[in-house]
Amino acid sequence: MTISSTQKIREKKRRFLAREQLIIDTALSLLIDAGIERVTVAEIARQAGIGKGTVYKHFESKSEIMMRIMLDYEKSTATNLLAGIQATENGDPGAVVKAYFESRLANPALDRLVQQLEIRLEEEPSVARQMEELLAIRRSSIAKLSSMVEKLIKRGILENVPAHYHYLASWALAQGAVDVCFNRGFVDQIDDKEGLLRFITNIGVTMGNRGQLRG
Amino acid sequence: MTISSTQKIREKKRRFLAREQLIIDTALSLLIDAGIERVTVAEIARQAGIGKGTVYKHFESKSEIMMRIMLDYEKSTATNLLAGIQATENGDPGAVVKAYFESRLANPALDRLVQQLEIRLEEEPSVARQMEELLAIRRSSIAKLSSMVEKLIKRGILENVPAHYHYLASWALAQGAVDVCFNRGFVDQIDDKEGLLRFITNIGVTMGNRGQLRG
Amino acid sequence: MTISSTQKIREKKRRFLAREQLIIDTALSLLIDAGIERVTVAEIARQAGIGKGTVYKHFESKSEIMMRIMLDYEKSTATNLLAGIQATENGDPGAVVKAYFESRLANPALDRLVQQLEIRLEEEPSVARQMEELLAIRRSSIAKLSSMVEKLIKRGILENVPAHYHYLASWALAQGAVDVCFNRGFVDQIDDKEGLLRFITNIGVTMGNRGQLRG
Amino acid sequence: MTISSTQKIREKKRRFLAREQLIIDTALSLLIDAGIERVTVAEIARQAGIGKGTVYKHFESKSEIMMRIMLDYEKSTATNLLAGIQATENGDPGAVVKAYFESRLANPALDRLVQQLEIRLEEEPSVARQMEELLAIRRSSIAKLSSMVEKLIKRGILENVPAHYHYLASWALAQGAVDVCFNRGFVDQIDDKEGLLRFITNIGVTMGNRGQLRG
DNA sequence: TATGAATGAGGCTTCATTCAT
DNA sequence: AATGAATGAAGCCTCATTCAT
Repeated sequence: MTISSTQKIREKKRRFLAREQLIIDTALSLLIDAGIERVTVAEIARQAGIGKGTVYKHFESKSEIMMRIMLDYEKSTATNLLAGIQATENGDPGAVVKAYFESRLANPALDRLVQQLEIRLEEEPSVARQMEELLAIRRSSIAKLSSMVEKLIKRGILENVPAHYHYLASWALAQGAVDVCFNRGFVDQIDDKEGLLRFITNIGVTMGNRGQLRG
Repeated sequence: MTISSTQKIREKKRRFLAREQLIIDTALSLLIDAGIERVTVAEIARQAGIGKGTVYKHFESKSEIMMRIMLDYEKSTATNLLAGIQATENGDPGAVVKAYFESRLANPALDRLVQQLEIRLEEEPSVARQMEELLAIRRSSIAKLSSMVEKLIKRGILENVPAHYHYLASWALAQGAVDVCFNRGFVDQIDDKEGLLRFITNIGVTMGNRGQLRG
Repeated sequence: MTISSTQKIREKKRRFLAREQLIIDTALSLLIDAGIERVTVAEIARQAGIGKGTVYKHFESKSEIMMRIMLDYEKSTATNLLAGIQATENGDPGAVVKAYFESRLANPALDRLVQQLEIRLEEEPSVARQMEELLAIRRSSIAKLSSMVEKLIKRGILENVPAHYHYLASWALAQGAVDVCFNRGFVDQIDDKEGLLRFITNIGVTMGNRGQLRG
Repeated sequence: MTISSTQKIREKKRRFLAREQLIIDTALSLLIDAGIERVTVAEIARQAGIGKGTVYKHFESKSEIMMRIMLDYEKSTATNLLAGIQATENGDPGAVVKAYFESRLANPALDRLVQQLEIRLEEEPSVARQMEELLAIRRSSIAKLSSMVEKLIKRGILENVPAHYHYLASWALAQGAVDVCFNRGFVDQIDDKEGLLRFITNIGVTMGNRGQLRG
């Protein structure tokens, strides 16, 4: 019976984790659809078809759920970035930026939500530890980016300015591109979002390249 | 006696308006420092040194205070943009973008706050009318930008893509530049914010110019 | 100049009293139209075209304004009742009841308002004194009614039951008749209010007469 | 285990409903004792020994609690009325009126409270639906009364006037009778309330009967 | 273990009344 | 004398979190 007991425990764990993911997915969906202010724990539980108390078996607080969404997203972005860095080092100088933009613009609603969550949770003491973890991931990506950018500068591909100028400019443009997708006053005149985002991505790829700036 | 009476009334009005400004300034300061969620009407009143009820003599609701901040900012941005358009039409093609970036990056904390407020008030029915007013201002600016961009395209200065590609890209970059200033994980490594913002502004000025994009 | 000074003072008093009446009339009109809960002192002042502070020069409190309306109404009702008693003693046994009903049903909206005000102010300590005055008027009327009813009983016109049975029954019917005029669920089916009120008034005149009750 | 689980759920439901009733009863008691204006949700909760938030698990708003009291009362009155109509159709012409009066005068304080609540909630949009339900009950009762009254008119028992004259007169007298019980200035002189109410009820039974009115 | 009823701190807003001008 | 800006107590309601079952 040891085997079956082990199996039971595994099954239990599996179901526990599945439930956790269900909570996250439900929360994510609600947060995107209704906006951060309008989502309550009660509603998450209701939509997920579980009890409110159960939510608190998985997460210490509402903030932790949101933090988890951020963390998952940051990890995924970091992974995509890493792949881009790899591609760049394999010869295509624009690959990182492209990968980065595509990663962030693949699901602008999610990206924007995470932007908002970050502001919301910035000062939340209850998730300070996880926020630190998130920042560690970001710092690690940044370190890799930095060294990559420095190589490109040495190879004469990028302008010779501090490395962070380059990747922060990219970050900024991507961040803003996401916002463009949702700004009232813009959305109604954008009939060709794909084209716009391609245009912006191209700018991202080109900007900071040697010979581009006249300032 | 008529004179003194008139003077008294004027003095009263002046003080009333001064108090209104005091409320706005106090609210603004708190919103920037503490974050939208953490600011209450009670706290605004306390910081302004007035009673809670007094706030409601000047504004119908908390949302209206925030809306007012947005509106003031939008108007100021529109004015700066207009001046930039004028300068561009007087011969300097990069003037608009430069003016726009300088306007938005002059007080990034305020710009970022307004970004957040817009998201927060987007669906608030109680300020729908003022939001419409704000969008009208924005639309008017956009119309002027559009015609200006089209001229620059005709003159061969800008890439021949839909006009809104150009100004939305600028908007996006400015938006993102503001965020860069506050993103935890970035701020600590930016020792030379001025340089960075100049770099980004230059990108803004250059991007979309003919011969810049390789896509 | 003594004369002119006296005249001035009189003129002032006259205007002061006129203003007081204006406040009462405005309040009355608002109370009837909007309902007791929805009338504020600010609105009374605004409608009357005077300052809020001025209202408080005439009345100690909002309750006092309402009390004054009640008192005025009670006095008017008492006067009408007295005339009716007189008429009854002059030979028409039904005159009191008729006068009473006509008095109360002449302006049902006002009567109903006063009913509501009485409930509202019943326990209000700030107008306890005036309430006492009102009750004194009522008691005085009751005393006269009592003696009149007793005469009618002796003359064999009314049933020989305690005098207050008679006049309280009348009071009740009048009170209810007023309510009928406003009850949702009734009003829409009353196309002939005059006829209904005449019918009820007739009941009032007849009820308690000898030979009417079978119980 | 299924049984005990089912039992547990039932027990829970029972207690939930019991608490709901507790809230209603507490509210009712406070409303009668202190008057509508002086009852707050906080006080209801305190008196019921529960938290403020709990009240809102059972009712959407304070108005809904009051509406519920009204609805319960209207239903009970309608039931009593129906029984009276039945009795009248079984041969006793005065049975309806008697049943109706007894129903309303059984607990005058409650009846009066409901009168007040109706005025208060008349224009409250948040309970408009329930108010409609209440009026539907009332209309249904009225329809039955109408047809009954018409029969009695045909049988020559009641005066040949529009049917609603009869039942509205009854309603009015009952309404007023309730008010008599509480009117300051009357209550102190009523030592024999039972007798008075019997007297008034008799009037109700007799009034409108053929040969009673002289106009 | 899962549940959801219960909680109460805390937010927004109203309005009678005061008082400096 | 008249004004209306200022006040703050008091009310309603929300919702993250707890805990008994």
